[in-house]
Amino acid sequence: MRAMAETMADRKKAILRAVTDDYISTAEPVGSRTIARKYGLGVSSATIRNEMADLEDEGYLEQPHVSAGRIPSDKGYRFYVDALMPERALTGPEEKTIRAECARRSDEIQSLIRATAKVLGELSNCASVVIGPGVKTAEIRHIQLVPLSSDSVLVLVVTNAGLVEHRVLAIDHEMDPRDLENMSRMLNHRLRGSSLARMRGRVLGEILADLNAYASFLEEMFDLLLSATRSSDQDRVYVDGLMRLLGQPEFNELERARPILEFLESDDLVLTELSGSASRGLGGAYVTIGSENQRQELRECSVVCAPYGVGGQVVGTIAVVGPTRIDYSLVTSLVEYMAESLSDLLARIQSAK
Amino acid sequence: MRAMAETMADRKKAILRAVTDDYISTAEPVGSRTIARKYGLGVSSATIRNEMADLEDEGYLEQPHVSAGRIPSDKGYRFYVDALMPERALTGPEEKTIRAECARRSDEIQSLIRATAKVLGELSNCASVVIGPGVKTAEIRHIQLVPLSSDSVLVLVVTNAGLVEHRVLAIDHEMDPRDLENMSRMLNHRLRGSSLARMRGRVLGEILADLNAYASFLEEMFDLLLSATRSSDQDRVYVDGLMRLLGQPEFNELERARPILEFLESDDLVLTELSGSASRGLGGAYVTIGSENQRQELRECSVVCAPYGVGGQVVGTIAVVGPTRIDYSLVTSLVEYMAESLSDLLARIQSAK
DNA sequence: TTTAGCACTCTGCTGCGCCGAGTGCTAACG
DNA sequence: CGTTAGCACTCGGCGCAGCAGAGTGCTAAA
Repeated sequence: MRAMAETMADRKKAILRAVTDDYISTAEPVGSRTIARKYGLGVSSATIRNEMADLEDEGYLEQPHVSAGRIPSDKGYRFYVDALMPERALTGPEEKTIRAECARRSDEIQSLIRATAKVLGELSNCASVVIGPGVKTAEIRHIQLVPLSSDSVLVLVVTNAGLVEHRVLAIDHEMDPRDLENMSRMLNHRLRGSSLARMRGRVLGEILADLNAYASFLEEMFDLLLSATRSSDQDRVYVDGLMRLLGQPEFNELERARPILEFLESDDLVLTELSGSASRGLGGAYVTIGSENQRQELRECSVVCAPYGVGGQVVGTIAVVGPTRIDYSLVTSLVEYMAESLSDLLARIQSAK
Repeated sequence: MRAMAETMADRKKAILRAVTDDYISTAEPVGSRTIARKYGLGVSSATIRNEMADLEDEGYLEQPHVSAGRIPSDKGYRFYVDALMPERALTGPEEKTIRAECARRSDEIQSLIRATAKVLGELSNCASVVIGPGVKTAEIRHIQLVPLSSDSVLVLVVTNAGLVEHRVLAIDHEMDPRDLENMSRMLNHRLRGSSLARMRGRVLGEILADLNAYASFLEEMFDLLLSATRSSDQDRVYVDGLMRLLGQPEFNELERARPILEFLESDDLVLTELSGSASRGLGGAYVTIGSENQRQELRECSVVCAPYGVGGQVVGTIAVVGPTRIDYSLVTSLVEYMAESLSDLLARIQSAK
């Protein structure tokens, strides 16, 4: 791909860039005359026609039908993203919107995530997805048992991403608050820096040995925590701006948009699809174009996603989903900026603890 | 309206019922011949034509155009709902789905709410909305301060609806865990049974007097709690099945569906619109038909909603939004049943504490 | 009061022809 | 040899006419 960036003639690149830019902003197939008129390349439309025919042969452009202009193919977009796309800095108002909206809500992580999804959707004019931090694999910063009443105890887990998870545990017989306090201290000592997922096994055995007076209570507690975290995974998904997709011309025919929207509405599918991106590491956005997507439903979409995290560790992902004609330049900057900003906010939340 | 139920001739009622039933299930304007054939009223289509003309004069039916069949007007639906609609018990599979899905998730209230919205949407084949319990006006069952680290304290509020709200409060100088324990006890004593909304004023003054060594800390804590609850209000809204609306024939033209979907996607609007229904008290569903809706966006929709709660107190609302052609009989039962079931689950959660 | 019959109306569909946009090809030009 | 002008060709979108079907309202008879 990169090699081609070197080998393709400059004029061809310019034409491919012009076609892509124009199509991104107008959603209309673009003809040779338009290119010659709007983008001063100093050559006539006939020349451009020839080049466009070449570009089509090479698979960068395609024609919806013979007497229409050209539109970029997935391969064309890929080349555009890798080699042609202009660097786009966010404008003042955009940055301001992000800052304002996120700062206002940063007191509580759920609100922050929700606000992030909303702002991202608004600014990109597409659907947005945010995967919030999970509790399963996150590093435990604090774990505590709080006596609620004579027959229930609140189990509290605070992770390094600032996520506070709680579960209420019914108990048979009243427990001394001091015992709970002791257990909390012990649990903290053993589990801080570890994760719930890694907890089973060695650590669990040690804890039970230390606190074997309360073994059955603890067993129950861990089961509750683990089962709860399993089921609450889809609660990590926040989707916003679905309707904006319907505003895009390519989705005017409902039947084209339907499968995509249904996919995005199903939290668990979205979660599994996007959680793969976590492995790619922090910093930078990843673009997946049309047919590059694994899932059938997304074959007519592009996805721009970026993981965010704390302490160099990925805890979640944000993403924008739009037609392949999406404004890659803008959306990439946007997603990168917001992932960074989210990481920053989490770091600040974390350091406050 | 009720009076009319008495005065309308039985045959006319039967015809109105037939037209409405048929239109609800087919979404096609229904003609006199159809009625005569499918619903054995023992009269010819001509007779039915006459009656239908009358019903149209009286405003219960309308004609999309002269050579089409009739469809119920909003007034017609209203009469149907008030006087004609068949009682519909939920089928075994339906009840089973509800139970299974809700029970599986009832360990944590957020999950429960989300699952409720999902199931409600699926079974009604419409969009569903669930307003979760809020923390502002709810009765406080437990309030506690948990020391997290040397410079932060976790404030925990458990309401009578089983909702657990938490906020992390940054502090200037370390506080003795025993002091926090004392404060927790005092706060519990003063606030249990009250609500955050009513907290300002008298109670607050007393507390500050009692604990005036920590006045500034407490002030800050209350501010945080109140501001947080204000901003987290829209986090109470769960919407599901938006896409199902697009499956309804009346919303095939995107432009008709758009404003509705956009309205439903905006959590705060939905919240204010539905929270009014809370005042109508527990038990039973409320139907709002087409033009009866205050909001312009919902003028082509019907909304079936029911509040749920604990201890006789309303804490939230569930609702189904669909075209005016919605299956009132099914949806009403569904909404009533689920509101009840939600109330039961909350009561169980509560009693466990 | 009900029914049969009939003329009438209106929508949705289909087929036709036209327009315009854009191409590919060819031939000429520098 | 690359570039350009000219031209024939293709094809989708649009408007229009005509047809079929569904359903009504009206009238007259039972």
